[in-house]
Parts: sequence; structure tokens; C-alpha cells
Amino acid sequence: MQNTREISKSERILNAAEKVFAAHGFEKDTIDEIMALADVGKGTVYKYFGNKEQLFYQLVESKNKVFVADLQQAVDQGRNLKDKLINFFEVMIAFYEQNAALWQIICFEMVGGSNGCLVTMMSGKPQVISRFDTEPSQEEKAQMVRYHLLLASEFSILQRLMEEGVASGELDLLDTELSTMFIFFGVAMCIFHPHTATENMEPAEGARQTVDRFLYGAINNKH
Amino acid sequence: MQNTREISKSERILNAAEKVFAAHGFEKDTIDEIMALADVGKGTVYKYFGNKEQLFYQLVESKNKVFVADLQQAVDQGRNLKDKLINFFEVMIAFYEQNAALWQIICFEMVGGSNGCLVTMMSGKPQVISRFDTEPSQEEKAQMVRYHLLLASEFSILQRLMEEGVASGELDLLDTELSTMFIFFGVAMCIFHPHTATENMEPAEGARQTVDRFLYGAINNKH
Amino acid sequence: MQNTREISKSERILNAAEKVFAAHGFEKDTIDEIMALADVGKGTVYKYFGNKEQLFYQLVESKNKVFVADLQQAVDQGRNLKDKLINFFEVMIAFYEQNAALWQIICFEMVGGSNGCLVTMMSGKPQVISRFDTEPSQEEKAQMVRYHLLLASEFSILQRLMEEGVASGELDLLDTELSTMFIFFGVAMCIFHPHTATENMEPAEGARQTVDRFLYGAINNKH
Amino acid sequence: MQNTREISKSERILNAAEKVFAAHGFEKDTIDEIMALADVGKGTVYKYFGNKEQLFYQLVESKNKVFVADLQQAVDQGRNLKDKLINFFEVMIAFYEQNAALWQIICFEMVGGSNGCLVTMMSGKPQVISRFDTEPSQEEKAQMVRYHLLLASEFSILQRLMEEGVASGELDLLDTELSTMFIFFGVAMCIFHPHTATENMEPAEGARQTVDRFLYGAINNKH
DNA sequence: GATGAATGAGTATTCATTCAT
DNA sequence: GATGAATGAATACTCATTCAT
Repeated sequence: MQNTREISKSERILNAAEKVFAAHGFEKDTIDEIMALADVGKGTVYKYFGNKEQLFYQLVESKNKVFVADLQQAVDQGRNLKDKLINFFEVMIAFYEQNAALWQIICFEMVGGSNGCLVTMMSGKPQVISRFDTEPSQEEKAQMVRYHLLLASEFSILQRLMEEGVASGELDLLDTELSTMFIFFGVAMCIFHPHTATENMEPAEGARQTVDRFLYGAINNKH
Repeated sequence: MQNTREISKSERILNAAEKVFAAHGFEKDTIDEIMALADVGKGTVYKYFGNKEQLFYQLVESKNKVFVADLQQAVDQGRNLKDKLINFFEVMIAFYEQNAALWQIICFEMVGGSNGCLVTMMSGKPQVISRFDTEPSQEEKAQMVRYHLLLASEFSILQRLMEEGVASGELDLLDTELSTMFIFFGVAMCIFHPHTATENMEPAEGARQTVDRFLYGAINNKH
Repeated sequence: MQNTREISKSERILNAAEKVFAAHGFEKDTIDEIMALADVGKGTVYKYFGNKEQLFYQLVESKNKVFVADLQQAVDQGRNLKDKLINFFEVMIAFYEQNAALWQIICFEMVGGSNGCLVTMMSGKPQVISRFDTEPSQEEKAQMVRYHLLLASEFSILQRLMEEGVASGELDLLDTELSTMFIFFGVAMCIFHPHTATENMEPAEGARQTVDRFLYGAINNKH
Repeated sequence: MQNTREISKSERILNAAEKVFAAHGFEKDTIDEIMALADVGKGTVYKYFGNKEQLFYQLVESKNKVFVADLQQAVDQGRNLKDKLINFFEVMIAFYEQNAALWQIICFEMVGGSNGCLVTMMSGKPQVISRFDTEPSQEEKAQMVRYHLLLASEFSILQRLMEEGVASGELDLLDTELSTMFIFFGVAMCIFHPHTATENMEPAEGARQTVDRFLYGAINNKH
């Protein structure tokens, strides 16, 4: 039915959705725009993706899957801790640069930005807590958890690396989770919010600098 | 009109707006809710603040003003660089924790979340650039610049501190602006995405740890 | 604000809604049509009535209130059972003729017609039961009960009359509730589905005939 | 094509349609559901039945055909008027109980529910009249007439019985058509709106009671 | 013939903003 | 000045119907 040469409708929709979501964020985006850009009927979008939120989730989930695999592979190829860290950040920086607009949405709008809610891990299970009186609906909770887990799948690769470093004595961290978050999101924000300096810098170079700075302080035997 | 005993209408509106914006974010929030909570007419909100976006800006702008003053004062009271940095982060952490919901929105906005645009400083003047084909309207540009400058007013205090440290030789940074962003937003994100560790930690303690980690690696004479 | 000479907006909407609901039924009706006929904005309809279902309910509820009062008054004015029954049906027939289109909707579409559900009274409390596997939502249930109670408020006046007749020995009924339903809905259907004979007949005459037939058979001392 | 062993596709569709129409009513029903339940393609439904309305009509028409035959047979087997009436209602009650959900829809439609129109017989020919200004389309008119004739085919068996009774002097009715409608729809409505009493009652018993009540008053020689 | 992917007109509902009183 | 009733553009989503394969 669908010529292997042409891209399928669902792919056309996904491509359009990426552009539109990235350009406007989740809230301001309209299905009409996506559907017009993809040049498909409105019903087609709903047939494939159910609703707007599902469409967004499918989009980022599919991208995340290969990203996490790449991340893991890059880490595995590192010979030592420093190597692994550099590899991790090199892949991360490249991906976040490529998908800055989309990943911002996950980092902010989807995880705590749009409804004063937060997801924390309590004894391994994600818990949604509200900063306010109003409890989010069960469905909203599930949604938040999904995005949280998505980020966690990236994040935890780094955290495991850190824990190994601490265990082996190579790293000296006061609080592994906090340190991991700090460096992970610090890097992410530097990409989201670009500035003059990074403009002319290769991702690899940025990765090396970041890790260098980090290790220079955190590693034990620093002379 | 505005009795010194009662709080003025505009203050009532601002207070209500804070609660509502923080609880729902900017998009999902409704003027109806704010006006009901403030117990003023809808027209009054528009008389004082013009439109929803203005109301939000006024709100964060007023909070930012005292925040920046506090930040500067805290820095001024430090005796040496390390002291100043600790003081800076102590005030920052306390404020960001208090205003997480609101400041997330600004960070997201500033990072291009809602319209795929970014603000960079080019030779001292803020320039709005779009990640996509579509140029933002003049009004949208002005808006983005405003939020950028707002965050910049916080950020630049830290950056100046860093530059002084580099100048005096106390700090050894590859790229001052990048390092500043990294630590500034890294801290912010750790607050936005809370985790188990920081829950039982005083802001002062968090500040000390952060700076310690940072200096331990970045400062020159570390023995 | 609202001139006593002119009819209020909510009345205009109600009037328009009556025409439109009566003409198309509940499902096929559109708020757009009502709002155009009432010559008000769409938001106005929602401000006053919340949603389509509420609008319909308000409409019939307000009509039902005066109808039930009329019914009760008519019954109270009867000197004996036969008189009371004649009076009841006279008022009922007049009202059902006037509001045939609207009351059909309640009788059919709202009470079991549109979702295989039924409302029965179990020990005084209305219970919603489904003819099928799928349970109706809590909200749907509440809705059905409301309409059921609305009809019951008309119906129970007659049933009480019947019970009194049975108690006093004037009526000889095998099953009072069944007999009441039978005659009540039998009359209603004759109105909903008009035919040649009744066209030239006054409601009063129809009422007399109905009761006559009924009593002639049901009353004890019939010679 | 249609193997005698398997049931034909059109039958599969009809069976599925019955379940789905009965469960949701005509408006809320979806062809998707029917086609999934019948396990045929959507095009097949349209190939066989043209459109949703046709499908519904075919469904009830086929059921009505055997129902009317049963009705006639039951009447023919009665020895006298009372017998015939009892037989008629016994079959009618059983069928209406079985098909309550479906026949409600027809009764509602026939009574003008969905478009404010009525069908009356004028000198043997069915005429569609509108309660409102708007004339129904030619197609809508034809539709209404079809449903009217369908019910009339049930109804007229009873009416003929009544007319015979009047002619023979056994029945004393003021208006035969009106009386027939009254008892016919009275019975139907008692089934549609079930109540405690009929729950534990056999159809046969209900039929006997109904006729008894009716005759007890309507029959001439009642001592 | 049979299929089911694709369609898009149609619908209920929301909410920022206006303006007459 | 203050109000809040009124507005209508905008949006997510549904579903009968078509038609290329």
C-alpha cells in the first residue's frame, strides 16, 4: 500500500508535529496547523495518535528511545570513567542541540511547568505531588510520570556512572543524585539558552570542557 | 484613593495573580480566577494591567526587583570571593524555592519555549533570533527581551563576581559566561526538579555545598 | 440594567432553546442554532446555562414546576375521585398538547432511549440499571435520575389519587402502579401521536372520555 | 457466496447492529462499533446497507416482519374476541420486552421526536405534517412514513380486532382508533418504563391483566 | 467483491477582551 | 472610576461516508 520510497502518513504527521511543537510549545500548538503542514486530514491525525498529548508523547518517546541507546553505547565504549563521562556528554550535547525546542517542553512545560505539580521518586516509585491545594486528576498524574520517566531514562545513565565512580573511589561527591542533576541540567540549560561563547564551539569540545571542569574539582587524586 | 490601611486593589490583584499563575502556569490560568480571588471586577484588572501578559510581567518584575536588590546586598556583604558566592547562592536558592512555579515559567519563556525564539546579547544589545523560519512579531520580540533582561539582572550579578575572580586570579575559568550559566541554571534546575536529597536540606547548606564543589575544582590555589 | 419591558437574555435563550430542542430533539440540536435564534453570543449561553444538557434541563424543569403545581391544584379542586381524575387529565392533556415536542424528549430520549439504561425506584431511591454490559458513568446516571424524577413528580400525583381510590374502595385495581403508568403514558402517547379523531376534540372532552372509559371498567359499583 | 453453514455477512452485520443500536440508540451509535463487532470491513456495511439509517431500518423491518406474522397468527388462534385480545397482547408484550431498546427508538421517531414531524393518515394515505415552520426534506418525509407504516402494521391488527368487536356489538368504544392507540401505546410504555410490579410477572400474566381491565370496562354485557 | 485508510464538516466548549452602565 | 455582562474567535475531537487498492 505504502510505497517504501514515500514516507508514510504517520511519519509525515510526526515530522509536522515536531516542527509545530518545537515552534510553539505544547499549549499554543494546534492540531490544525500540524495537519495542514502534514497535508493530511484531521481525522488521520486522530486515527494514528488518539489525541494531541499522545501525539506529542509518541514523538518524543520515539526520539528518546534511540537517544538513550546512543547514550548507553557511548558510555560503554569509554575505557575509563573520564572517557565514559566525556562520551556521555558528547552525545547528550549533540542531541540536546538538535532537539532543543522539543526537550525544553519536556523539561519545563511537561514536568512541573504547566500545573504546579512535581514528580519525585519515593522508594523507587514515582509520586506526583502538588505544590497547591488542588490535586491533579489521575490522568494528569500518569501523564507527568510518563515524562518524568522519559527524562529519568536519560538521567539515570549518568547517575549510574557517578555511583560507580563514587564506589570505586574515583569520584568524591557529597550527594550523588544532586550532583548528577546539577551537571545534567546545567549542561541542558547551557544548550537551551545559547550564548556567544558556545556558538563557535563543537559539541565535543563543549563536552570535554564540561567534564574537565567537573572532574578537576570532583576527582580525588587531582595532582 | 488607595487607603494606606487597606492593601490597594492592584496589590490584591497581584497577590491573587501570583497564586493563580503559580498554580496553573501562564497558559492554563484564567483571568476570571484571578479576579475572583482578588475580589475585584474584571475591568479593574484590565484597567490596571492592560492584558494578561502585562499582569504576569508586572508580577514577576516587582518580585525580581527586590530579589536582585537582596542578591546584590548579600554579595556586597561577603568579605571574600568564596563568601560572596556562598551568599549569592544562599539568597538565590531561598528565592527560587519560594518562587519555583513562577520562575520556571520565565526560564521556559526565556529559553524559547513558547515561540521558538531566543535572545542573545550582541555587542551589549539584546537580539531576538528565531530557531525557525517564522519571524516573531515586533511585540513578541519586545516581550522576550523583557524576560531576558529580567533574568539577566539576576544572572549578571553572578557573572560580574566571576569576572572579578578571574581578573584577580582567584578563579580559573575557560569561559566565564558559560561557567556562570552552567552553575546558575544548574542550581535553578535542581530546585525546579526537586529530589530526595535536597528535601531535608537548608538553603544555606545547599549553597555551601554548591559553591564548595564549584570552587574546589575551579579555584586556583586549591591546597 | 435590564428593562422590564424587554425580555431578559436568559429568557430569550430559553425561548430559542425551546423552539430548537422541540424541532430537532436533544441530540440533533446545536447550540449554534439556539444562539443564532436568541441573537446572543455563544458565551452568553454558556454563562447562563453551563452546558447543553443543563440548558435543556433548566428549560423543562421550569415548565414542569408550574405544570405540577397546576396539576395538584386541579386535583385539589375536584369534589370526588371522578372529578379529581377528570381535572387531572384535563390539565395534563392541555399541557402535553402544548409541550408535546419537548416532553417526548423526556419520555423517550432522556429516559432509557439514548443509552440502554433504566431508572427504577428501589425502596424509595432511584436506581439506574443498564440493560447491557457497559455501566453508565456516574454523571450519566445522575442525569437520568433527574429526568426520571421530573416525570415522577407529575406521575406521582396521579398515583396518589389512585391509591386513595383503592384505599377508599372506590377503585378496584390489580396493581396500582402499573395501572397508573398504563393510563398516564397511554394518554401521553395519544397526544404525542395525534390522529384524526382527536384533531377536532377539546382537551376537556378527551379527558372526560379517557376517565370515563377507565372508571367504567375500574370502579367498583358500576351500575 | 453465502454458505448455508456460516451466517452471511449481512446477517452478521444485522446482529451486530442490533446489539449496538439497542445499547446506544441511533444517534450515539457508531458504524465503527458495528463493523468491529460484525468483523467485517466498513465498506461492506455500506455496500449492503447504503447508510446508517438504512441499516437501522432494515434491522427493524426484518424483525417487524416476523413479529407481525406472529401477532396475526396469535390472533387467528383465538376462539373469541377476548381470547384474541389476550393472545395479541401476550405476543406483543413478549416482543416489546425483548426489543424494548430498539422499539423505543421507533416510537420516538414516529412520534416526531427527532424532527418535529408527525405522520397522519389522511384518507388512507400517510401525510407528513410539521409542528414547526420548517418543512422536512422529501427524504426525511419518506423516512418518517416508513417508520409509521412499520408500527401501523402492528397496530392495525389490533385496530381491526377492535373494529370487529364494535361491529359485532361485543365492544362499546367511543372512538375505536383512539381506544386502540391508548391501549397499544399504554402497554408499550409500561414496558419501556419498567417498574417493580412487572419485574416478577410473566408476559402472559401481564397480558391477561391488561385485557381484563380493558374488557371489564369496555365490553358490553359485563354482569 | 471486500476492505479500511483517509477525510473534513460539524460540535461543544473556553476564555481573553471589550464597553455600556 | 469600577464593574461584569456579553462576546466570538479559537480549538480539540467525532464519525458518517468515500474510494483507491
